[in-house]
Amino acid sequence: MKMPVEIHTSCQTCEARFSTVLGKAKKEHLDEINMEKVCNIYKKGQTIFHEGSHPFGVYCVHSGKIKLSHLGDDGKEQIIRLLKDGDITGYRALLSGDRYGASAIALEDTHVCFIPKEVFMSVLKNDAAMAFEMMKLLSDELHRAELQLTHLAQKPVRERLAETLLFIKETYGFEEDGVTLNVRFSREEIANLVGTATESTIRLLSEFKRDGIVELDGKKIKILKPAELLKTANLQD
Amino acid sequence: MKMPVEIHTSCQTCEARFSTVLGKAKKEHLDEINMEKVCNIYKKGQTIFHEGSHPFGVYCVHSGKIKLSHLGDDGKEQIIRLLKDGDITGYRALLSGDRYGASAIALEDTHVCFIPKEVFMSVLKNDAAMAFEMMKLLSDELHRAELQLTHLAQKPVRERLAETLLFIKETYGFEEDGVTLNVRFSREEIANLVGTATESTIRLLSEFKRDGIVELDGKKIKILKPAELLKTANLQD
DNA sequence: ATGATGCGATGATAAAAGTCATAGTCAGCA
DNA sequence: TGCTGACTATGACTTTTATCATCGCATCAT
Repeated sequence: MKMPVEIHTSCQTCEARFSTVLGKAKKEHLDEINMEKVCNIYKKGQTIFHEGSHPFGVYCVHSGKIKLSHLGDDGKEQIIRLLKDGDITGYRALLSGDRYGASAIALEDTHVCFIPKEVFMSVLKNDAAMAFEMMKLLSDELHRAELQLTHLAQKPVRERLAETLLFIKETYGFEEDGVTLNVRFSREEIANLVGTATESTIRLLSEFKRDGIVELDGKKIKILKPAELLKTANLQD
Repeated sequence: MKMPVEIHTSCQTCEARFSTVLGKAKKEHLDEINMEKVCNIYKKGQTIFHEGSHPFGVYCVHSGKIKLSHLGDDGKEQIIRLLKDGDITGYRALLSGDRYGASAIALEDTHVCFIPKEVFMSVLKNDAAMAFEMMKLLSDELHRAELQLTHLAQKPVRERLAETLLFIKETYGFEEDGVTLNVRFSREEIANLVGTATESTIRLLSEFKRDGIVELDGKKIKILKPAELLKTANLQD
């Protein structure tokens, strides 16, 4: 098994992009975290943590992209969250006192800092502002999940795919050209984000391409008509 | 518009069944909550709070049953949570600083205590144990939502209906006879819990009945073969 | 009683989505 | 150079699920 590369850059420069949660911590607590954390670089495709294993801390993304995915009962991947610079992950299982409910896998070479459980919990205990920020994060995630749940139950695949493309755009943004999604997903991964079969995703993407809404170039996806996509997604909220 | 009935029973007797979250509060904080809360009885069908409105506090269920439901973009109800004695609700929007993402509607005559925002937030701020319990609750809910999301994306309606029946059983339990679900849902509500069309739910329930798994008597549902139901739900986790 | 009304049930049909099979494309590599 | 394997694409077909229409059966207010 390939191991991540441990690196020794000082993370002081990281503070500028600290996650909302850690950003609320008092200076002293932040210093404590800085002292104790361990940073690593994971190559594309490497797993940061595995579904079903026990959490020993939380992970803060310094730079890179990560998918959180959960295996369905029949072994099919469902991607439940996407992480980007400044996001933290692993807190759900930690706070539930649970095992990980999903695996975290690097979508590209990703620099991640590990904060040991004891440090994180003690800071959380002594820093009400940070605790509130943590609750806000959890609440926001819960809200997102419940919205997605409704869409999954009620919307056709076509609308969900459009919504997913917009979601990817919101999360990772565009490249310098202002139209190409700044991430590479396989068609299967997009399908596992939408919650549909790979072939359906391919077919619908072809349709979007035919209608001039997107342009496809291998794994590069250009969004030519965001307004059309938004209309196709048929979102009210 | 019919208003809920305000009642003046002392809620000291309620402490025995206080929610996990409030149960963790220090004695003094609990007293403070007891002082400030306002209790009401909502008749079956009455709305405790409306999706889209602003939260002014949280609600604690003294006794009764509540559904939390969210309207999809095309106006179809999606039931996202079920509440029972001792549960609290309304915290998601409060902690996110959001409007309510769902409406809370009484499934039967329900006794609910309202805790004003300021009281709840101040207790939360000064009571780390309760804050942790709150985070645990949010994390558990998030986990549940993400599991459901995967099932919604990957499992056929038949399995989801079986799972939903088991979920109702877990939540509300049986009547004294040990087989009849202790709640009355319309077929449409079950469908909105499963995330499918009402007719599909009716058809599948008929099949379950034909196979001797359940017995139907109007809105009364008896689960005759829980093991069969579990097998039908095809759950791995 | 009576006629609404809502709900449950069921059949017929249509639409949506999944599955299976196959073929093309491309990058990496011996 | 040509092979290999992974990914994309597409057609044919099946299955699942939704939709539409109808009917029976309670309940309930008048």
